[in-house]
Amino acid sequence: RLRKWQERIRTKDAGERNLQFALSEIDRMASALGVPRSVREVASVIYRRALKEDLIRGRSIEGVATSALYAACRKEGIPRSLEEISEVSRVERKEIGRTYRYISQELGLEMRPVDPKKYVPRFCSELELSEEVQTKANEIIEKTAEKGLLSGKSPTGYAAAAIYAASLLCNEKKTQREVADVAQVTEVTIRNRYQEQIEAMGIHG
Amino acid sequence: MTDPKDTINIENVVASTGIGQELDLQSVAMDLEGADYDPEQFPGLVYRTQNPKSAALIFRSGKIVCTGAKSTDDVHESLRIVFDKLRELQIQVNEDPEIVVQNIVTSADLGRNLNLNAIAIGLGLENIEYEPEQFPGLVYRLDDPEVVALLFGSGKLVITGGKKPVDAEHAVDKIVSRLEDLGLLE
DNA sequence: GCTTTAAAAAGTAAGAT
DNA sequence: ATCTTACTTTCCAAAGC
Repeated sequence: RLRKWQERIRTKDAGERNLQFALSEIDRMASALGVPRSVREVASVIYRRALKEDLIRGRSIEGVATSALYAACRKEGIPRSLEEISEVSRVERKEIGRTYRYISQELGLEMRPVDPKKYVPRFCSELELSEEVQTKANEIIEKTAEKGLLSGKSPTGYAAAAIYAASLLCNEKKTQREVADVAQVTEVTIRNRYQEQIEAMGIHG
Repeated sequence: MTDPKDTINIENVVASTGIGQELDLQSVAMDLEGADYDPEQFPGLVYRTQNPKSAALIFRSGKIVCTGAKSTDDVHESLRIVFDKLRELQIQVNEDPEIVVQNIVTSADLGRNLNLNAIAIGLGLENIEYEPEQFPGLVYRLDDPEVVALLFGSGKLVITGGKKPVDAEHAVDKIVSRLEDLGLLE
């Protein structure tokens, strides 16, 4: 009886330590990403819910913590790509994506697809592009998405192409390489999305 | 307007069966030309048929999995070839072992581009999985025929998980009517 | 959970030319 | 810049770790 009691305390302590570890990891990654405190709070809530629903069984604490943070960024409207998230996590991109889809489904997070426009301010700021370019890029995304061009396309590549096109239109040209680097997509992807977008916008080639 | 059902094409059929006899895969691997057997990597021996094209996974227990066939008839034909090959090696094979189709993968075309964002909302975010950063297709699980459909922006789709060819037809009908009800087709 | 097999869809990526 | 190859997702059975 005494042994059982000690065991309970031991597992409770272990669980407590695991939770502390997960929360400190979320904090560490959130700091590295430079996201606001609200995102960390949402991520902790998601992690605690996953813990309560016993979704961590068979998965790493680090993987669930990273996925919770990825989901929280999206929920708060300041998404980070899986590529960006994986750079501050020790879990590989593929695993983060899988775990995210699992907890998202199980917790019924009902996540909406990422709007490429959400990436525009941050990417443009890193590229030191003006407000005018941002507005133009948003306009391109808005109009081409309405025509159905967004279906199945990666939000980062889509935003990158629109920013590249907008930088040309506003005479603040950035090279495909520069835009590709901040968005972490290839130049080929920017080229492909760019061609479709300017065609749909009826702009010159 | 072509009926999307007429665009259905079976791309792959997976079936399982058994010869009712234990096998020494090491010796089968030696005698069967073209057999790939690496027990360290996978417990099954891989044997490929050419006409019809398929890959058979043969296990020590005598159970066999056949995959890659383009029709249920092809699965039977492929396995008939496998059975005969084993008989040539003096291995006893039951008269005509029961062949169970486990999965059928089908492709189809709705003939119209799809707005996956709108479909994700329309079908209900809780019922679908759409993560274009990870994969371009929208994943839609159906209850009625118990299958999984992958919908693409082009209007093409993949239906998998079905056990009978008609499952895909029913799935396409359901998807078409759901999208029509939502006003997301045409 | 993983390992292997096959197949389609479309997007993205890497390496070679 | 374009081509080829390859990887992402869905499904399923098999035996064993």
